[in-house]
This record gives sequence, structure tokens and C-alpha cells, in this order.
Amino acid sequence: MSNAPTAKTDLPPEKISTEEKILLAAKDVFMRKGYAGTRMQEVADAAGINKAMLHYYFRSKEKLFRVILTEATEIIAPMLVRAISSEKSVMDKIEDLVRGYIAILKERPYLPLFVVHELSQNQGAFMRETLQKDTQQPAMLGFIQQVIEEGEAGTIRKVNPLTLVMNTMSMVVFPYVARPMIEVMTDTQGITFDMLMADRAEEIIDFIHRSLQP
Amino acid sequence: MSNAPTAKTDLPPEKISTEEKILLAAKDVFMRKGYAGTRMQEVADAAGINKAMLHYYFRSKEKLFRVILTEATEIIAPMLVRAISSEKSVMDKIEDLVRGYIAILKERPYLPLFVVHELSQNQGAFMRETLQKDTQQPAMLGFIQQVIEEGEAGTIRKVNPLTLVMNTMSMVVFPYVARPMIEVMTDTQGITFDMLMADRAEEIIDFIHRSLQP
DNA sequence: CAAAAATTCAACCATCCGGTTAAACGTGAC
DNA sequence: GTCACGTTTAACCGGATGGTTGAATTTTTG
Repeated sequence: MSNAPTAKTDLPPEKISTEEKILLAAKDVFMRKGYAGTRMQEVADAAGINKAMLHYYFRSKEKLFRVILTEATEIIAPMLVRAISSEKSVMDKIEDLVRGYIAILKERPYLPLFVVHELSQNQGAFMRETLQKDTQQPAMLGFIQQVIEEGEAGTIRKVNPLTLVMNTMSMVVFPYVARPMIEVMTDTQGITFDMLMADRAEEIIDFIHRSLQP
Repeated sequence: MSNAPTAKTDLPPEKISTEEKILLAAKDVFMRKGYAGTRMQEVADAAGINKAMLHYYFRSKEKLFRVILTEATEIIAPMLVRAISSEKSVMDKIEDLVRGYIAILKERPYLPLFVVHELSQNQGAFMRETLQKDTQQPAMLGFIQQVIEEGEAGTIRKVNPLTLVMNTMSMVVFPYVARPMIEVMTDTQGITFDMLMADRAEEIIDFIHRSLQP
């Protein structure tokens, strides 16, 4: 699982290692099909290699899956923490949070559904601890405190901090989770998902901003 | 797949037919594990019957699954349509929508994640058409029109109707989809999911109400 | 009650699937 | 060249899994 082969994959510009090909293919298939729905053969085909190679680089389906899921969760939690750890006002932090997440989700639309689905299975059990550490930092407590303080100072209205965070995350993430359903409901009307999402960040920010008026 | 057996399942109060036992068990297992993650043996065990019975009543795993998924989607779409088909104001319809959905979700917390996950697989392809019919009724167009009219009349502020619906649905449904993650993030702080959800309906209504002020 | 129909079960089958093996291939070091 | 090492492949293995069968049992019907 270590050396970089130079093998026959000699696309002149990029020499992408077998290990990387596997990782890329596995990410794609696992994200779309989930752990249970993924067949090792399909990953091998997607990577353009033999099935045995998967077991050569990663010892088992579960090991390979863990790499992918860990990578996925390492994108989610830090983004939240980063946004609320700055020195800005509550509303500015919310703006950073909304814009940051939506930018990430535009690149990785399958990510939330994947993480949530696997976390609800025993498959995801192993990363609960990691996720807890990431999200239970002083940053979160500090933000909760800040929401209360600004509420009392009158910068924003008094609001339950957890409700605020939950509402924000809901509006940002849910459309990507519900994407298959949204597409079913709109695609006969000439509306594409991307059209709906084009100004989503600003719409959400406006919605929250109005709702936080003192 | 028709007659009601009186068999040995003689629990004095309720005589629940084998077919119903299967349906109940299948609902439970499919909802938690998804199609790919479900084993017919597990369904049989959960129903307290032999595996061959499943194939006697429903011919295959897929047939059984379709019954469950169809049932699930027949809960979701009509609720939306019903709420927005009344003669009430926009804000009152939103209130009905929020309270109605949350009542349903408290009974069936796995439902959204299940539907969305399967819909994103080819497994769910067969019911796209059904879902389209349900959600593209005149009711939706009427509601969109009403939001625009009330915006011009000044009852509420001018707002993109689709954004309003999407924000509402997001805040209502997302916590149930993200439940595994929310529980990971809060369970060390003595906060339970039910505590978070206790006043959720009223919090959402308040949030939307404030955001719709002209 | 006896024949017919519906229901239940244990055992079995074919296929799929994750994983293994052993041999072949390529490449860099000496 | 050739030895050693990392890499690749085809063939194979055993267990899990969806599905089948035929006989036994129970319920319904005349």
C-alpha cells in the first residue's frame, strides 16, 4: 500500500497510481451505491483493474470503505468548526457557514446522503468518536454563548442557538439530500436542480437574516 | 396473497395475519437497512416465519420491496398536497404543513432517509412516475400563485415560492434525515433527539413567520 | 367427515460475492 | 544478465443469499 508504480498507465500528462485509481473509483461507487449496494467487482471495473488488486492495496471491502468514509467526514465537520471559530458577528458567521458549505456541496453533491445513510447503519459506527471530537470543541460552546450575548445586546433577536444552527444546516444541506425527489418533482417543468440551487446561498442568508431581526 | 388465516397465532386480542406480519417486518427491516442491506432471512426472522413464506406471499424480494416503498411514498406526497389545498392564508398553510409533517415524522422517523436513499438508487426508479403525478397537481401551482399574490398585497413579503417551500421542507425534514449525526454530536451533553424535537414545529413556524414579515 | 384449498416447513439449488492463491510480469539495482 | 522486489493477472474457494420444491399440516367447504 506504499510505493508508486510507474506501470503501463502512462498517460503522458498525469501518471495516476493504481492506488489512486482505486480510491477514485471506490469513492464514486460507494458514494452512489452505499456500502451494502457496492460490489467489489464494480469498483475494480470502474478503476480499470483486476478485482484482486483491491485486496492487494486495501485488505478488505470494509478497510477500503473506511478510508472513503473517513475522508468524507473529514470534510464535513471541520467546515462547521472553521466557520464559527472566527472573530466575526453571529450573522457573518452564518454567512460564512452557508457559503462555505454550499461551495463544498456543489463539488460533492452525494456527500451528505452518503454520510448520513452510512452513519445510520452499523457500518458507520467506527467514526462516531471522530465526529464527536470534531464537533464538540470549544468553538461550538463559544458560538452558543455568542448567540445568547448578541440576543441580549439586541444585535439579533433572542433565539435558541441550537435551533439557529439546525435551521441553517437544514436549509443548506437538505436540498442535496432530497435532490432525487426534487428532480422528480420539477424535471417535467423545465426546471433543473442547478437552476434551483444557483442563488441558494444568498436566498438562505436573506431568509435567516430577516428571521434574526430583533 | 388473499385469505386471512386464523392459524396458530392465536394471541387472544389481535389475530394478525401472516401477510400482515410479513409486511410489518419488511417495513421495519427495509426502512432501517435499505434494499441492498436487507436480507430476506432477516425479514423472515423478524416476522417469526419461515423464509419460504415470503416467496409464497410476495414472489420476490423486489416485489415485496415495491409494496413497502410505494406505501412509504403514498404517505409523503399527499400530506404536502393536502396542506396547501385548503382555503387558508399562506402562513396558515405553512403552519398546517409543518405540524402535519412533524406529526407524521414522529411516528415514522426512518421514512425520509429511506425514501430519499432508495430514490437515488435504481431500485426506486419505478415510482418516479407516481411521485410526479402526486406532486404536480394544480394544488402546487395554486399555492405558488397565492404566495405571489399575498406578496403583492403585502400580507407577507415578496418571496420566491419555491424557496419558501424548500426552506420549510428543509427545516421540517432534515433533522430526521440527519438524526444519526445529530445524536453523535449531542449525546455526550445529555441532550436527546426527542428533547431537540419537542418544540420543533413551533420553532420552525416562528422562524418562517418572522422571515415572511413584509 | 372427506375432499379441496390454503398455509407452513425443512431441505435443497444456483448464483453471487468477498476474498485467496500461485504463478507471471516488469523494473530497478548490481 | 539476473536477482529481488513490487505489481498484475486468471483461476479458484467457501459461505451467504435469493429463490424453489414437494411433502406435511391446517383450514375451509360441501
